[in-house]
Amino acid sequence: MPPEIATDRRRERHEAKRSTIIDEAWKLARRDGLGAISLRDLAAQVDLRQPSLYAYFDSKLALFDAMFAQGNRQLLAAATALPEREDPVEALAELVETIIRFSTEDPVRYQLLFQRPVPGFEPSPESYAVAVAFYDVAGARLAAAGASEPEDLDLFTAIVAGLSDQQVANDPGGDRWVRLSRRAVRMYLAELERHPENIPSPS
Amino acid sequence: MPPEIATDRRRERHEAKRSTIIDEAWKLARRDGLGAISLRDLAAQVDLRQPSLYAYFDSKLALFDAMFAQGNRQLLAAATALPEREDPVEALAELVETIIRFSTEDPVRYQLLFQRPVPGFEPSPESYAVAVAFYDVAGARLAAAGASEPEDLDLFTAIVAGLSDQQVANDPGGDRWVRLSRRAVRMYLAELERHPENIPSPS
DNA sequence: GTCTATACATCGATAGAC
DNA sequence: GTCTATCGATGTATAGAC
Repeated sequence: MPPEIATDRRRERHEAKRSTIIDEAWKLARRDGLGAISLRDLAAQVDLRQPSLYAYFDSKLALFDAMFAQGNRQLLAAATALPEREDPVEALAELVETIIRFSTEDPVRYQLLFQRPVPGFEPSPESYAVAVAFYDVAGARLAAAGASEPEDLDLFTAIVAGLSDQQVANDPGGDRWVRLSRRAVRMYLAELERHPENIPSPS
Repeated sequence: MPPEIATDRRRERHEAKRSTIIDEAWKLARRDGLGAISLRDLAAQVDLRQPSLYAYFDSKLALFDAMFAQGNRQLLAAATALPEREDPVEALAELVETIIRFSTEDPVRYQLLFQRPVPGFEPSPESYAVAVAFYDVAGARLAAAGASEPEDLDLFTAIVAGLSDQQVANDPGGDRWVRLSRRAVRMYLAELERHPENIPSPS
């Protein structure tokens, strides 16, 4: 048996365990809050002693970074999974609804991705790149709907952030602000039409 | 000297010291973050030993509650200090700008008032009443501008929250989203006009 | 009201044996 | 890779003297 196979198997097991650690960390975060995760509790959940976690993560912040990257990959996946739409308005509305649902279906994940509530945590360049990839996808749909000025984009991000924020903070598990996403998109697009320089010509 | 005067003086000194403790707590929070306030540090800032703080606050959460109430009083004061406006649109735009400026001029205060980042902290009924008083003032200006349906109010709070949130999170100290407040209000009011049931008749 | 002293808990991280 | 043991720090809160 060539040694690299055993090595591969070992690495595979390592990655698998690392993955379950991250999963359990999310569970703890949902139960107690992000800041309340303790490495002792986490180790107990995966049948390890607390110091053994350092075989998988260099520090607690490295664990948060892995969670941050995973969350952003999920968001990117949700955005790229959206069907192509002829109508850019419909496409945009769909995107907004997706983002708000993504935010509300896991408020703790929303917190980690968008509110940076962990003191001292800064995403690594690798993790940040995933977040950037998502913004590219969103930016493309926005541009197709006629938003191109930086101010247009800023206004859009504010609307989406506001809907998500209110939904998560004031009606968790409900849809009080989710229901407003289409109306908000219509409102936004109507505003863009008042600055018509960049409206794409109809196909 | 009647005893009640000495008692009054003592209570006065007590309240004064309590007030400076709260001020120093804000300074620490701005320096290290809300969650990072330690009673040891705080006591040192006001020339006390840590246990002596318990002569002024029953617990750390009681301190946060006092800060929460103070912040809401400031917000209420800022809102009620606004001049009366004939034009409800202008009045609303002014209110929005005030709220966003209030949020951005002290991100930590914004965090405590609107994002509840302190685990276990729930405002006392007294503190919460101050927050409600502010919402009443804001609601009056909103109604004057034609928003009366619950969905109208929800959409408005989302817009204001989004602008504040983005400003605080992505351009602290700047005005990238503050500058959008008038445009956002125009956008919002234009949307209201598409549901014209509740537009107030012009005087 | 303020102090010293301390209880008591929890935390992240490291050392070193196996 | 996992363990035991422990370090060093920090945190809130209380007891009791003055």
